[in-house]
Amino acid sequence: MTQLFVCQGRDEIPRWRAAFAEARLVTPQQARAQAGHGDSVWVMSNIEEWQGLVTLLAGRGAIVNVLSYAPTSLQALQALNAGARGYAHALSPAELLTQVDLVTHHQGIWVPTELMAQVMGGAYRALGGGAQQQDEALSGLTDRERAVALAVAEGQSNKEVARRLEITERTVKAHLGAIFRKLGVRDRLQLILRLAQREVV
Amino acid sequence: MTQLFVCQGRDEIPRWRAAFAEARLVTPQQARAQAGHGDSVWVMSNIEEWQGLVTLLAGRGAIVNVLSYAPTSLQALQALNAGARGYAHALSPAELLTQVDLVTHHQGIWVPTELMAQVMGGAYRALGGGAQQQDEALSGLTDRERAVALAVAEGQSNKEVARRLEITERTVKAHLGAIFRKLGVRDRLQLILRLAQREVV
DNA sequence: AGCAGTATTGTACTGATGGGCAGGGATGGC
DNA sequence: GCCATCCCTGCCCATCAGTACAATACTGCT
Repeated sequence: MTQLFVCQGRDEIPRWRAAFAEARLVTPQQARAQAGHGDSVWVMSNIEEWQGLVTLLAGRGAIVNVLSYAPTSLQALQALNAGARGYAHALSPAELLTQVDLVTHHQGIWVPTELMAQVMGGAYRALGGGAQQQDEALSGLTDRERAVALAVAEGQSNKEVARRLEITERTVKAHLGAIFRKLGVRDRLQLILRLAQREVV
Repeated sequence: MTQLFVCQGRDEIPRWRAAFAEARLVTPQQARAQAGHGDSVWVMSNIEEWQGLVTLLAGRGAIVNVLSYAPTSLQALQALNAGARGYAHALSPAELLTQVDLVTHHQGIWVPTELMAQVMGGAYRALGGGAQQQDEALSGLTDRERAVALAVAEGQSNKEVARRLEITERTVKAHLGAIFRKLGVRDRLQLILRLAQREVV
């Protein structure tokens, strides 16, 4: 059972070899050429176009796992969506890697337990209660804050929101500050990503 | 390792015993009383309040799998969302059940492969992914511009994108400028909305 | 009357963002 | 060789975004 670790350059991780004695570090190009059906391929998420590589190798029948230095639920979903069967931290101990390998070779999915809730929560809202999701996110806001949040979610600048609501730019910022605090996001980018999972009415 | 099969009345399935010799058929009440940390519990989805039972037992540390006579992606998500680690057809062959047990006892998730695509596809789109629609919007971009666009679409700042691609912030800006011009958007907010398939214009 | 919450606006500051101007290096077609 | 394109980078500047530290006013509730 070949174990291929696909990384960009020199992030050789000793515990990879501790987990799999026969592990080989390869470049994305080498992975494309060598990986085949049944092989275990570990793809670092910091290489370019990793999702395309995952899809290619998974389609070829390889068992693909994605390793990340900064695991997030979104990236976990991107990995699974691309065809990966496992997603873990790049610095996971050797025992964990062998466990991931065992699970994914038996038709299982492996995602860190701390990400599972978010991943499945998002998935559940997508197929089940997607509609009431936006209410959930916006329910804690006042009428005015909600109006600002919706305008910002359409990509409007503070100045444009101010014109639309006929208030000053300073007031828009005040509302936005309250929105960020209540929703626990740090800026309008994150706000948009949060609200982007709902359908605009 | 105790194997408990929670079912309503008399749907005793022979292959359950074929998979686990020490399997015991129990009622929901018995399961509540007996199941503990590390036990494998198989819950039929045709019993009442099965989701509540799954959550209770999972919270207690049991490995809970849900069995259904009519598996659907929505029910799979309900099961996982309730805390189950596996979801399979009630009439699965014995070898499959042992495989599910193996996977779920190693922190893995087990869902039938034919449901995985729907489950993960829905979740991914819900969180702002949408791979193939993105390709359409990104087709006119160069490789480097596409990498920048995707990173920005995840909410990363110029500084973060620069670190990820190992280039300077100025170069990121240069790529972004080209992206904005090609896609006809004015800033990164509009870009995010464009890549999330929203009706921005 | 006093308090809590909301809405509004001001000044001022820091950091992020977008872009103009000006290059250098690599690649590939003609 | 020339030119186009892409990739990378520097300096500089105008603007935007977010926030700290304020103030004023209205509302509902006790």
